[in-house]
Amino acid sequence: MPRRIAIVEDEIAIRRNFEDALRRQGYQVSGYADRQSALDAFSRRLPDLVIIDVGLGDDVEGGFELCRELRGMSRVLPIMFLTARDSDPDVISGLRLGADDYLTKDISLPHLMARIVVLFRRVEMLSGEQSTGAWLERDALRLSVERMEVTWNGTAVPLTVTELWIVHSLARRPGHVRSRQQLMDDANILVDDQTITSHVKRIRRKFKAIDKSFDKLATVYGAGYRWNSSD
Amino acid sequence: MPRRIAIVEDEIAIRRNFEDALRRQGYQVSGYADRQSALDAFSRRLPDLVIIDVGLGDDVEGGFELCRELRGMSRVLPIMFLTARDSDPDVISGLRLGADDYLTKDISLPHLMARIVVLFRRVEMLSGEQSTGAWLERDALRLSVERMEVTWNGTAVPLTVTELWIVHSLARRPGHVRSRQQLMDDANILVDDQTITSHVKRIRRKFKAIDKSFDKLATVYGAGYRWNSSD
DNA sequence: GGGTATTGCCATATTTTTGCCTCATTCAGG
DNA sequence: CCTGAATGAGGCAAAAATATGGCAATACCC
Repeated sequence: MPRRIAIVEDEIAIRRNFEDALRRQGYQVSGYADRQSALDAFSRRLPDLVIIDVGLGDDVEGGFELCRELRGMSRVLPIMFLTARDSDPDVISGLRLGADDYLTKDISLPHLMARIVVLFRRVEMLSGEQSTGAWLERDALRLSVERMEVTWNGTAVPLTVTELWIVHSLARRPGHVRSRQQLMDDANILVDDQTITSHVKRIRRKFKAIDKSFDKLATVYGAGYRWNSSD
Repeated sequence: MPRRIAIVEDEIAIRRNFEDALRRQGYQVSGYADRQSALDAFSRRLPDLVIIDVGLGDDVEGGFELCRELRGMSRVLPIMFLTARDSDPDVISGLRLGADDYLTKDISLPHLMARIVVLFRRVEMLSGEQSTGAWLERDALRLSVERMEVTWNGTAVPLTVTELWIVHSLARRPGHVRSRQQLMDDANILVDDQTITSHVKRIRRKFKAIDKSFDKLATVYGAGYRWNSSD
């Protein structure tokens, strides 16, 4: 899913400028001209990053106020400030208030991108929200790579790492056939085709030990394996 | 425990300048004049933040090389670059390489402090230690990083710093598997995988000395360790 | 400076997992 | 319904990962 960036800036020219630049980089951008409309939008769903003009609205410190409010909504939401000059003394107050970085309005696109990438990178790494973080659920199957845990109808299936990757590879694409080669790639191993057959054998045995009638992991003669799923 | 900051800069005047400034702010600072001595020092224990001069040594890009090496050691270690001018085009390459921020050599102390505080704040927040002062409670475990105290069913467990960080890293995310590498990052050490195994061994021994049936710290074969918790 | 605690890692024992061999079955197509 | 190819079952030894006991090197503390 693309990262969603919100920019709150009342000078329409500048805002458009940033919006366009960021969109061209593949981000999903939404702009707001004032504090209130931004808050309204955020109350429903927070973006992944907010860029705020310090001197928002009439108030010289309108941006700070918004920053404070956003910090109240989320302590981890990345916030960047936009200031006229780098040396702006407000910058420090902004950072202390909870912002993560500040940009000057004339920042070059490469610089802007670099800073955004850095911020996202850190958020990702530290929050550990790898793409594998969520639970994969199919029928009675529930699988989490992060927790290295698989359950069938609620009872745990004691799969090994390799087995888990194979199940994951199959179950994430219900109905699609995965060749033995593809399964090797997903499990990050390089072995004989026959070995994959062995792994599947063990996987089935483990599932059947729990559910005698387990039949989700189907063989597609001459092609590979497939996860049969109704949902 | 005070944050430990390392600064790698060959111009002694500038280095002293930063060292003094940071020390006055209560940080534990250590300076290095060249890449090698910094690496030697870091090989055992990583600081909490590294500030690197881009133009380190004769090589114009000496700092980048060091950054790359450090990133290899730890993917989360905060790194800041020091450049002559803000507009330095190298800045971007630096950020892409894994740095988190860059400073100009003539940065004012308040600005410097603000940036450092911001970086530390984010690391702290995202790494979940809402405030290391808080007590982490899971099952019969009660742990405080700040107070360096751990109890199991009320009786104190005499863990060492490293051991405590490992337990903290695991217990914070019950059910989630942490790889040995991740544990190293959390404990801020750079060692052999085997050494993590050793630490776990000692941790278990200490817990079992108190509770013969202790089994919360489970090993996940091929993946790492996990804190099994009911709550 | 001497004693103690901590830490990293080695060698060795254990435990788990994995790869693949053999033989029985099944399958697609004549 | 026969046949070569593909797949399943059982089994096993090799490989990989982990547990343990030790020990030397540091770091730490009076």
